[in-house]
Amino acid sequence: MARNRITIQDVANRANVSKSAVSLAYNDSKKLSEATLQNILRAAEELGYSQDPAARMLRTQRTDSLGLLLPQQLDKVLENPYYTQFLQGIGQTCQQEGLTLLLVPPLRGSMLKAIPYAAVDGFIVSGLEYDRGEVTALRQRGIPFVLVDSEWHEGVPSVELDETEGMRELVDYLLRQGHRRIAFIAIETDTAGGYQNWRGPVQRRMQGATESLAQYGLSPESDSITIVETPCTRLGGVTAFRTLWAQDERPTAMVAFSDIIAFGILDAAREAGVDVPSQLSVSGFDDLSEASWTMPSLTTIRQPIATKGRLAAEYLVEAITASSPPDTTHQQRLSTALLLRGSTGAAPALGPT
Amino acid sequence: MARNRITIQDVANRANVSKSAVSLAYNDSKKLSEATLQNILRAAEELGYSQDPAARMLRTQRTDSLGLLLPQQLDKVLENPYYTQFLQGIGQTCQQEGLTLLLVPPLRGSMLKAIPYAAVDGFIVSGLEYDRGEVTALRQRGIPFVLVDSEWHEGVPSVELDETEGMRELVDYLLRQGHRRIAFIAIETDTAGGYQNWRGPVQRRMQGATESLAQYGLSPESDSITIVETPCTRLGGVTAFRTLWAQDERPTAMVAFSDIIAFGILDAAREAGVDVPSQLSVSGFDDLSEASWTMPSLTTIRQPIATKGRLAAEYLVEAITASSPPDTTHQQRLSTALLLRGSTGAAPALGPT
DNA sequence: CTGAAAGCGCTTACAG
DNA sequence: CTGAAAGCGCTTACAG
Repeated sequence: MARNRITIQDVANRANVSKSAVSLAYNDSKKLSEATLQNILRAAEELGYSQDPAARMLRTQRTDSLGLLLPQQLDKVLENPYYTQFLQGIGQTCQQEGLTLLLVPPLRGSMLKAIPYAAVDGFIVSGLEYDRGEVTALRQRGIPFVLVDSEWHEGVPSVELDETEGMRELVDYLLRQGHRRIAFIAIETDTAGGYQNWRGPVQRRMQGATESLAQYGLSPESDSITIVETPCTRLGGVTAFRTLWAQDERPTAMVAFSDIIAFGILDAAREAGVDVPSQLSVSGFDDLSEASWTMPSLTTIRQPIATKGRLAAEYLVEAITASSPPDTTHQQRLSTALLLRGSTGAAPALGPT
Repeated sequence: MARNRITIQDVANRANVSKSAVSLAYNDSKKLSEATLQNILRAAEELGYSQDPAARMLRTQRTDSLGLLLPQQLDKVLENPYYTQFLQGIGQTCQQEGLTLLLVPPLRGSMLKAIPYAAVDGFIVSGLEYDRGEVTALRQRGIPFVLVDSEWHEGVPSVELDETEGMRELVDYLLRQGHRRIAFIAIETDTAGGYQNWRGPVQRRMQGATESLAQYGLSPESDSITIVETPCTRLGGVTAFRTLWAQDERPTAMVAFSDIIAFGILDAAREAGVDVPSQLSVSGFDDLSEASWTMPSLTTIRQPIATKGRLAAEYLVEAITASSPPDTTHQQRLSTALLLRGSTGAAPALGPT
């Protein structure tokens, strides 16, 4: 298993041709006579020659692979089925274009540090909630990139979601159902200073909620409204439920910013003997497939996860292929849809409206 | 977004130092005086310099990434939650070692073609049921690799599973429960000529079944035993159920070679109004987390999926780091466990034994 | 149809 | 502590 030391030169020598001819045999064999080609291939075979991808990349300035820059460790990220679907979408494009996909988790805890080392033609940046220099580093890297589920940046390509609108619809519905004590369970980011300092998806989701609350004379600051942050995992949902249920004023509705969190809330509610939705309404965000099987099934805001991945990758491919920078920044916006299912209903004290 | 043309030479010029000094600044900054270092970093910053990963790889003969060679398109592969868990396991090791993970699906339909192009330090090869030259190509590539869920090869490192044993236990149990009309629903490979020509995991699983059947004077050739092949998807399970249920002699037990297939069988059985397990026993293989939530919960053979990924990656890292080829071929064998749950029971005609 | 030459951008001994 | 030189292995014009 020792490193292969056979180079194109060795093959050329053995076949009595130039290095160029050997290169042609692999990259543009039509330009060679059949005899020469066979001769070269035989020599390569006998020697056990294999091209060096790094040398090829350096020379061609092409890696034929896309990078997915991730906000967390690989195993953490994959705990959320969200990423499986997202990867599927990216995978469709990669397949079509014959590209490989490099998964790039933070290096020594930092997304920033991972950026210079990845041999890719472009990056899909996922979950960059809060820019700490990553965008600058990406620009400096000099290859195209697309932001997904990230803070919005002027002039930076991205795939966006109509999440504000989706959240507004959901909260509208809950308010109409008589809910006033509402808890928002947001995805934990390491922003300090509470929800006013949020950015990216959580900010936009809270924004929708805020707009909706305002119509009923409420705000995130109101006594009846609670905001908590929790890790984006099932366990995060369990924890959040327990915290909230231990309060004096229990909420009648819990609005989770992610399905996986909502699943955890459902688990913890069942364990605590709390009936959903008669005692507590619970909603999620994403519409993972599991959301329709839970007991009760989960009210949620659907987003086209795989499509998001596919579009991000398609844009990247476009930008990589383009000879010059596109004159117009690509900022796609995808719509969401409110799905009312079994986990939400009228607020306990009021009965159905 | 034009390609970055600033090289280490430009930075060196601007900082009035040699290229070596600039390289040192990034790779071994202790060897530089504080003043020089700052000087270089400032110049790099001003110029917007970014290292070229390909050049670095070529020079160092290191990519710091692992390749996962996949048997199918990325989006197909990720349809099976099996791979999510497997990736998590690999991810743990990558994280620990500061490695990235390159997903390498077949190139133009061929695993073989993808092998020479991936810039990786080693390959984890998944689901190479039937070798068509891949092993030779991998050897030729001159970098370490580990086979997982693949045909066994003399002298080739692999992570194996005690699947024969697991299957034997399962079929024993079914036979004791009075089942005689048993259908085996295998994962489709493109081997011609029926089960005798199978290799790799399906062969080993069928082997266990065969051994067990023999004790009751049965064999895969017996009239009461059916073998079908189906794609390893939920839909594959649905199709298999329908085919089998349309036969004159319906089986009383369906033994799927994968949980995801078993889920499809359960779906189709419910749809057909067939009660599991009173009319039909169904079993899977894998123990995906969903297996304990299905209705009824699924009897299956547990395998340590994430562990398999982690070990494969660990071995690879070892082999990459080792100065010389390991004197002993690494062929790990992991055990399986039969989990009896709600989807299996006594054969209909006989009642409980 | 084939070959000689240049160069992709970096790191690593080596010399000072 | 710093610099000049060599070379990693390939592809791409260019000339013939």
